[in-house]
Amino acid sequence: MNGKNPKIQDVAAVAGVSTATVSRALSNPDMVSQKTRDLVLDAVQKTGYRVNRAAKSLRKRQSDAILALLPDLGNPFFSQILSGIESVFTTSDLSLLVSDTKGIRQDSILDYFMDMRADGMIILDGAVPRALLSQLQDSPFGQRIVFACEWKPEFKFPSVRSDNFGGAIQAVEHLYALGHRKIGHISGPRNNVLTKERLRGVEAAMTNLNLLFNRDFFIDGGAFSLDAGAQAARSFMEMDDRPTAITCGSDLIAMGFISEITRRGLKVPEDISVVGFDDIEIAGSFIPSLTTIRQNRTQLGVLAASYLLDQIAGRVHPPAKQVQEIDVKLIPRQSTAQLAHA
Amino acid sequence: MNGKNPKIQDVAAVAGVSTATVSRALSNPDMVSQKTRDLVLDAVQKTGYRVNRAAKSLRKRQSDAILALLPDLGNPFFSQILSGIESVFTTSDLSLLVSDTKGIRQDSILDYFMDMRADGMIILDGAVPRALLSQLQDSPFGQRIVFACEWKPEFKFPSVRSDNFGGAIQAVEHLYALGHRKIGHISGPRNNVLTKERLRGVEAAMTNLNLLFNRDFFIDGGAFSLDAGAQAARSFMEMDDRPTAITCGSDLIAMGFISEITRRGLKVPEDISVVGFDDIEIAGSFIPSLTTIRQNRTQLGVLAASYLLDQIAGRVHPPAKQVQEIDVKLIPRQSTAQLAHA
DNA sequence: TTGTAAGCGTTATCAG
DNA sequence: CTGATAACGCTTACAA
Repeated sequence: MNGKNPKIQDVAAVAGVSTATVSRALSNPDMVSQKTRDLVLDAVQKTGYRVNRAAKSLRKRQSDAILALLPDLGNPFFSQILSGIESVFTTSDLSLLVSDTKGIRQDSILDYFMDMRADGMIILDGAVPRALLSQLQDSPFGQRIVFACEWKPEFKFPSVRSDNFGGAIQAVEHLYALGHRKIGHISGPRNNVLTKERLRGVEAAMTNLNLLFNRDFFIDGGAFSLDAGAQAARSFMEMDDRPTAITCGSDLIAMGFISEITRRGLKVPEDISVVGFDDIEIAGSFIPSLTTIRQNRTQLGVLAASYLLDQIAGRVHPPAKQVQEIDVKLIPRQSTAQLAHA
Repeated sequence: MNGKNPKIQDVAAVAGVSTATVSRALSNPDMVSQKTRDLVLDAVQKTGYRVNRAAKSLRKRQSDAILALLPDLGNPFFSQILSGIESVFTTSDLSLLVSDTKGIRQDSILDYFMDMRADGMIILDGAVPRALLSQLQDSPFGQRIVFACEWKPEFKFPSVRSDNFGGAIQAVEHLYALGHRKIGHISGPRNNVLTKERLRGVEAAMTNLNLLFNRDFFIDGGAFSLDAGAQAARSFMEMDDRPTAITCGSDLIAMGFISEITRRGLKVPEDISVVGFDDIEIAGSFIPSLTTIRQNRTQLGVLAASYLLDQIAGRVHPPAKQVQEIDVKLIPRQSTAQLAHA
């Protein structure tokens, strides 16, 4: 406590053992005798010693830090995933670094590995450029990457994701059960895997149920945002023939949509039933409360983090488990209702 | 590219200079001649060299990483603040570590400094225990901490915050201008500085406007959450004499409140006007859209990060600037309306 | 089970 | 302006 941080030498001196022994007592307790261990732990207590991470990293050639790479840190959707990730890392004494792909030079992502800042990476952005991913995949760091939430079909990185396809099917079947036959969809960002999977699910369900397919009922939202929903609402209002129910690529789309058509005089669910996707926190308190597909985002984070830890530790998963899909479930609320017989 | 990361030695060899010169060329370009600099940069390019952060940290005794300490990573409220913080650090080549005070052992916060993981800290949690803060304040790391959003009145750490007091005043004055005289408030977590400041603002405004003070109109929400708002709504419904307008400690409280009273048959703003606080993204799309006090959360993050960087670099701010208060502004929307003359 | 000593890849000091 | 060299604080062969 004399101004400078105590180092391992100080502990060794106090305990009356060598620095090697202190190191062992702390990292591999069962390599030293009970007596020595107590001696060292006591000295650590007395001196207030903490292992210097930089020195440890340099020597062990590992940083004990993981990077979570988001498309946009400002997007609240990811906070619960991050929370899940962090809960795992904290218990493993790993630090969590975060960055987003906005603002960052794309090629600097590889630097996190090159300069030893991170031992691994959880990528939550499906829009990372192919070139960079090829580079990563071919590098020695290829085994230290896990995708979460989104993923890249053309690469073989392991990934943890929700059952987007199944969720979309549940949404359509729910509407079908309520008597709806004219069902539409507002999709998210173009070229986004989630958008594609959810769209595919909607189409599969409709085909299965022998519903007729009206291309006009499929609106390209272009994003997962409130604005996208509001924009879609405007297109919707101009349709001559409208669907009686609509599934959305996200809760934000659904809310933006409901908000805008309500402003224009339609009522949900009386005039149209709406299903969201995600079950963000506000969904249950929205007016009307939003029927939606719940994805367990915390679990998503937890699984991704655990998976990455396994990869790094060399505990390889069988190829069959390279893709982990988390079940989703429909939460029925007020935004969907039995189709009124006209 | 032969499997191992190139080190400074390799660059030196290629450039035909000493490692010291390479180091200088990269960190202090003007300490070397133009010619040498080009030589080195070229060699860096050729080898794909990146400075090893662990080695650099060990030698320089600084980590080039900052910790953002949140009360709860899963709370979407903080995502924009984080985004603001990150934007600053990225341009300064600093890494952003995140952690929350849930899950983490409180005393392990100091460890981030002790073990050289972080050079500084932005604390977004006003509930960090006094004991730990005293310890931090008295340590050599006391100058490397900035509070953002929340703060600790009894400590002298610099802080960046919204004008919570002023925001509450604006809310009350807005309602007053609409003709409301019976105004209530639903407060956030007990003992929270934001709760206190906002409450203080409401009271100050009401005093100023000579409004009568009905203690029953002040509901203790106990949290900033949707649930708190819903709970408050239940108390509200049981009042004999009700306020005609209510200000809330947060948007979530407001939405939870509106959602619940709507479910019970009241209408907003016809039966009661409601003002939120924060202007979270959904506020404008809520039904009714929420009149609220907008705080610029991105700016909050940016200022806090910049301030911390100044502190660390030894660019001390005058005491007068130890507390930076960011202006907030009322965004009028549909949840407030002219008081109907009964 | 423990100690000795080398080395992880930088930067900073000191000479030249 | 540049080079040689000594740290920075830890882990891990290798020896004992």
